[in-house]
Amino acid sequence: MAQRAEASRFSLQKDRMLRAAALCFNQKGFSGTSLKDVASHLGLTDAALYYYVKNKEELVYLCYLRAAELGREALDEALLVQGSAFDKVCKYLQLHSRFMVGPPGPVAIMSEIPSLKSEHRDDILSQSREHSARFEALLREGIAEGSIAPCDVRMTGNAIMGALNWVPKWHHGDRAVAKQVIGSFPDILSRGLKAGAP
Amino acid sequence: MAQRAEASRFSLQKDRMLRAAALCFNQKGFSGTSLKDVASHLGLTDAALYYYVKNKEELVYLCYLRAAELGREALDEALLVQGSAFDKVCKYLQLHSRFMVGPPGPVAIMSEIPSLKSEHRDDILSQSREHSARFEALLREGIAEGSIAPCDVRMTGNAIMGALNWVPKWHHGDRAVAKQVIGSFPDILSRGLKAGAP
DNA sequence: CAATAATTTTAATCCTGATTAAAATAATGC
DNA sequence: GCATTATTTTAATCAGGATTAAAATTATTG
Repeated sequence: MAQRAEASRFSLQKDRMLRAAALCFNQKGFSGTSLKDVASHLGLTDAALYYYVKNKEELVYLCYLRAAELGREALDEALLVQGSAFDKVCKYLQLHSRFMVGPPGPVAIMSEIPSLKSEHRDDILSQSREHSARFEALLREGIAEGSIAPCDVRMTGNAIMGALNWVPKWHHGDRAVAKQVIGSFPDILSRGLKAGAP
Repeated sequence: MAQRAEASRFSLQKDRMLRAAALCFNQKGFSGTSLKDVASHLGLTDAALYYYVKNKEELVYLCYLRAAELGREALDEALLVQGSAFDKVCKYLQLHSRFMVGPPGPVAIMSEIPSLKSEHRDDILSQSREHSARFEALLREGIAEGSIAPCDVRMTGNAIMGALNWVPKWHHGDRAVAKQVIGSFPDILSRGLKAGAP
């Protein structure tokens, strides 16, 4: 809670390592990627990674921290938008989908929670819940002010997060597709929230 | 291609096994779940599973076949709905979200593609593409007839599939939540497609 | 019940991959 | 260039987990 938002303060090599790790984890999952996989992306030996990280689990954990940080920043920035809650949601969707498609793809694995050891899992889950809560609050605000159609905010949040988190499963770095995502997702996901005619 | 839609013709035990496997795979991923994990759900030894299946990979493959089958059936049934393409999409969303939340949760893992061996992967990807194509065609039809707002059908399909496929990541069997999902997802996801005011 | 088929277990084997310690190499400050 | 620190590699250990073959158990059938 104290030194949050500093997950990105790493050496260049460590940064590259986290990116490589995130890439692998996205593709093959936690257990599915070996340290050798990650290392080969960097032209290193698997053992070399232990210079930067205590063990494999810490690697995912750091990826998660980064992902959480990015999500937070996106929401922070979106909340600064002048306009309705609906407009803010749109901005958030735009920012979020942007960093889900990289490149250079930052961190986006959001499906390896069970791989974290309980301490780290609790941390990540708590950050995740906090983020969801903030997003849901924004939705509620929009509903109250009439810019967003009434809905189950919890489910809506889950649906939207799901669509976004799923992106790395099918997007594999193609620039053109990345543009499509950024261009379409905000519309697709938000249009469903907009009260009244488009 | 020939004996499709028969993936569900299995012995009771084999059926239970596939369900248990799907459950585990959803929670821990392919590499993350050991055959012992799956077996213990059935009160069996890991080695016993080899009576039903050639190897671990075949286990995921069968899960995928089942998932593909269910998706196909949902779309088939949705297409029978009398009404606009929009109405059909709604029906599909309802059916799809219903089987994503079980119980007894059938098969829903859609994130272990890389674990399949190339032959099986090609098969599943081809079925998946075929399914997407059918869904996108439905969207196009709706756009043409005016019941669905113009959009990038490919991206829209991906977004919707993502939201649905992500469900098992956060839904862990709670009945009440399952109802919420079924009650909300169709609305959330389709409202974004509906042309004109709600 | 006897015989055969179906199902499951025991007891190896074998390999992959995480992790560690010690040694080697590169980089940097002086 | 020398000493120290940073980085990476080699080589070894070690456990978990997939897979297999043979044996044991259970069910079915005539």
